[in-house]
Amino acid sequence: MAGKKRAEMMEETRAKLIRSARKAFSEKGYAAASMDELTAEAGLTRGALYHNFGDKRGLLQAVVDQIDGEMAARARAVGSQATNDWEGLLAEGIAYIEMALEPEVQRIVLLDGPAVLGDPSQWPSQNNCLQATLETVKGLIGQGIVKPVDAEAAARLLNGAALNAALWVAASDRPQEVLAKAVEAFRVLAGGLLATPGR
Amino acid sequence: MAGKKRAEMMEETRAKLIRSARKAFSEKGYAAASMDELTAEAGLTRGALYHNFGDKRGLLQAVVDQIDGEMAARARAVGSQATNDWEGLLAEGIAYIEMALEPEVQRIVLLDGPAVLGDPSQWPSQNNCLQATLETVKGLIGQGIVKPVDAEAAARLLNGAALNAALWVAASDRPQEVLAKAVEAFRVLAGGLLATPGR
DNA sequence: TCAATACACATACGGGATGTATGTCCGGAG
DNA sequence: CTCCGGACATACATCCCGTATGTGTATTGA
Repeated sequence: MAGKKRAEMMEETRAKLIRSARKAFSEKGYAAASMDELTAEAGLTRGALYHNFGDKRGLLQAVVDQIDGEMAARARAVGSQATNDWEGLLAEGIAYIEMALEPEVQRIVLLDGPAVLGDPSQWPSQNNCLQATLETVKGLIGQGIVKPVDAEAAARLLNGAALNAALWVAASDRPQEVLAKAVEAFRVLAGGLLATPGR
Repeated sequence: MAGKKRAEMMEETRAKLIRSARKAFSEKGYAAASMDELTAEAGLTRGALYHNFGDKRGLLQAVVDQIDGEMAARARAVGSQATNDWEGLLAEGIAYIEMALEPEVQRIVLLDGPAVLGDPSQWPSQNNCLQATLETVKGLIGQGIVKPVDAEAAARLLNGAALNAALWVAASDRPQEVLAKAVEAFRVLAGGLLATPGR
């Protein structure tokens, strides 16, 4: 029974560790999360951890990659449902703002991630979120809908604005009201990129 | 000689510790900076540190407050030299981008600060930088130059965009070129706030 | 002037966490 | 059946933070 191949077992171990890590990192923060508790909750020991991920940073990297991938997928899904590409870009940005309200995203990807792993743009995961925005912006510039600015610069500024808005919303007392303000301001600001300001 | 009062001496030790901390934190990062080395370089021991700042976080807080204050002062100075308020706002944003190129600002205020102390908007120092931008935006809205959006939302998005641009520039291989692109994109994006898009 | 007190800082200690070195058990190859 | 490699567990060495305790000096009061 348990007809699992060796590789499958290992993959399962990695998954269990990452799952525990997501929980511990988001609840206690990276620095305060103990590797002993972490692994114990996954039914393992630190041995498995250092064997699979090298060190504590390696584990964080794996966790960040996973969450980052999920975020990008969700953003693309939201953006592709919009009526046109411009609305799609706005929808992506707003989706980021909303995603950043989740403790896992906020604590792990936005706060601890950059502090421990360095600037996100250098991450091996290549910052999927940014990539998604970048593609959209490029398309819009090609269509002449967005002014011919540097696509990467525009994408980064948009993501930065969304990200900061999210932190603001998350820390606020009345997230609903603040979220509305943030989204409205984001639409207005992003409008600066439009070639024909009226719309 | 050494006609220093007790309070003056204490202020001096605080200054020495903060100076060493700025150096250590910016070079090694908050987590990797050892309190023993830190204090030793200042010619003191951890005793002085815990007496003056309570704990390691307290020291970081003091360092962040100091840098934050310097940043705000510089931003205001730059903004006040502009020909009009709108150009002042742009100048402030660009000044932030440039300041974030300095390792001290980047590592301490932008990366470790938020991770250790939490969201900047909750800091006792009240994020002087944001405050400066906020005042400028309010003024511009009052003059009808900027669309009547929520001032705080606009200020936060602008700061976020600038901040992210700075991280991008700092991590790049050719900071000069990238800086130019970032500044250009910032101008375009910020233009979205203008009531009369033509300028 | 002198004694007592308060305070700024130094030193000593305990708890906990990371990373590494070593051990163990199991699956697969020959 | 034997042997070997890999996945994981266990034990250890090291480091560092925070606290408790000690010490010397400056200030206060008589």
